[in-house]
Amino acid sequence: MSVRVRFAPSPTGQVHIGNIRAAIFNWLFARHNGGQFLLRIEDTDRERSTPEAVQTILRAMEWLGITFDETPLYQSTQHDQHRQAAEKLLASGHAYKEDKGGTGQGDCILFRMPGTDIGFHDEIKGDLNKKAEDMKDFVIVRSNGTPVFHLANVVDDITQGITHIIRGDDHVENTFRHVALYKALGAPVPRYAHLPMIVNAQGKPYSKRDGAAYVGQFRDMGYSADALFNYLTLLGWSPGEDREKMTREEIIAAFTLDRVKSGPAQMDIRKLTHMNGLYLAELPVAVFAEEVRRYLAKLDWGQNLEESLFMSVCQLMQSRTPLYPQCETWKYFFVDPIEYDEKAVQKTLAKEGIKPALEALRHHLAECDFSEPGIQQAIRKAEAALGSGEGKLNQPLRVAVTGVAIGAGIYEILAIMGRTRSLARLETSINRL
RNA sequence: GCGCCCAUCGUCUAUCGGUUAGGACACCAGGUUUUCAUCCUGGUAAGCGGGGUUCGAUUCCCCGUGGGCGCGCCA
Repeated sequence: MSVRVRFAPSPTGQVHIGNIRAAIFNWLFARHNGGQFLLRIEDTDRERSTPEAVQTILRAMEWLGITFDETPLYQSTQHDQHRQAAEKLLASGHAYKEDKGGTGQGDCILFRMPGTDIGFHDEIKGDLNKKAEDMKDFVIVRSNGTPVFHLANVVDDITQGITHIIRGDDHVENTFRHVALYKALGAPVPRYAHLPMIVNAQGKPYSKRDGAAYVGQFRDMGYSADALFNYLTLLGWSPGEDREKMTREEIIAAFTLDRVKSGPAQMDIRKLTHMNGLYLAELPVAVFAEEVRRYLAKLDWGQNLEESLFMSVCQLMQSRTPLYPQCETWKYFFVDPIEYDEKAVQKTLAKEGIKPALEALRHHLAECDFSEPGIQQAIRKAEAALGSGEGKLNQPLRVAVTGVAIGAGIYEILAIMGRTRSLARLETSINRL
C-alpha cells in the first residue's frame, strides 16, 4: 500500500517551528517512500480560524519547499462526514448521548471506550499500551452539534486514506482514544510515529518567549529556507553518520523513522546561524545579491546603489555574512561622509605620528594603479619610508577610509571603492586629526 | 494525585554488549603575509544514581531521581 501522510494545522495564527518540523518529517517520509503528502486545514474553530492564517501556512510551506500532492482539504467542508460517523457510532452502540451539564444546551455525544486495554506500535517509541481503567469515555460531538477534534481528526484521516500519522508526542495519549475510534468505525488503524518536542533551555515546549518561534520570524531574521529546513531536520533525527549539512535529496534518501530520537531536543539558534552562513556562502552571487537587495531596500541609504559597486561588495562580503541583515554594516561602501566608530578612532588614529603616516600613505597610494597588489605595495612603501613594521598601517588606513575597525581585507576594500573615493576619505580623515 | 513517555559533552547528536565513547555548534589556543569573518590545526568538555543479567555494560532488565506530556463540550 502506498504511503499517505498529512500535515493538519489549525489556521489560527503564525506557523510554529514545532509544527513545521512535523510537516517536514511527514514530507520527508512521503518523499522517501514515494508516497503522498497531503495538507488538511483544520478550520473548524470558527472563532479563531482566519483566511489570513491559511495564507500564512501556505506561504511558509512554499518558502520551505514543502510541496503537497492533492488539493488541500478544509475540515469545515467535512461536517456531514463527521455527523454521519457520529450517527454510525450511536447506532452501533459505540457512542451515547448524555447531558454532561455545564453548557445548559442539552445532550452531547460521548464515545464509549471499549473496556479493554488498548495498545499500538509507535514507529519511534515502540509498543505503547494503556489499561482499560485508565481511559474514560470522551465527548465527540458537542451539545451544539459540532464535532470535537478527536472525531473530526480521525474521520478526516480515514476519508483522506492516511496510512501513517506522524505528529508531536504531545498526542500520544490521544492516540489510544483514536485507535479505539478507528476500530469502532471499522476502519484500519494507521501506523503512528510520535515526534519528540522541541524545547527551550528549561525543557519546556519552545515558545515565542524563547526567541524566534515562527517560520516568518526566521525568514525576517535572514535565515535561508534551505538552512532552516536542514537544521530542523537535525532536531530529533540524524542520518547516522557524521553528516549535518545535506542537500534535500540526501536527506530524503537517508530519512527513516527508526532513526528519529525519542527524547526532546533543544533549539540552538547559534548552530542554525552557523549553518545559515554555510548555505549563504555557497549561493550563486546573483542569488545572494538579490536577497541582500530585499533587506537593503528597507534602509534609507539602501536603494539605487551603483550596480557594479554593489555586486563587487556582495562578492567580497558573501562568505563572511551568516545572516542577511548584516548587510546593514556595508554602508561605508556606498555613503559619504563615512561614520567614524569612535572606539576604533581612539585605538588606531588618535596616536602620535599617525598623521604623517597617513600623509605618506596618501602619497604612495596616489601613485599606485589601485589594483590590489598595487595598493598593498604602496602601503608597504609608506611603511618602509616611515621605518614602521610591515602591516602596521593596515588598521589605521582601514579606519581612515571606512570608519570602522572590522571588515574584509583592506586591499580589496580600497580596490573596490576606487581611487577617487579612497583618497578623498583619506584626505578627510587626515584633516580631522 | 493517576497514567504514559524520556535520560551520552553546555547544546544537537553517533554508538544497535567489547571504541582511547566519534562528529557538529559554542568556547579556548595557534595558523591562514598582524582587523572581523570564513577556512585549517589543536584543546577543554559526556554516559543521572543504585541494583541486577553477562566474561564484559553507555547499550538489556528493575528500582530510584530528574524532566516532559496527558487526564476539557481546546486542538
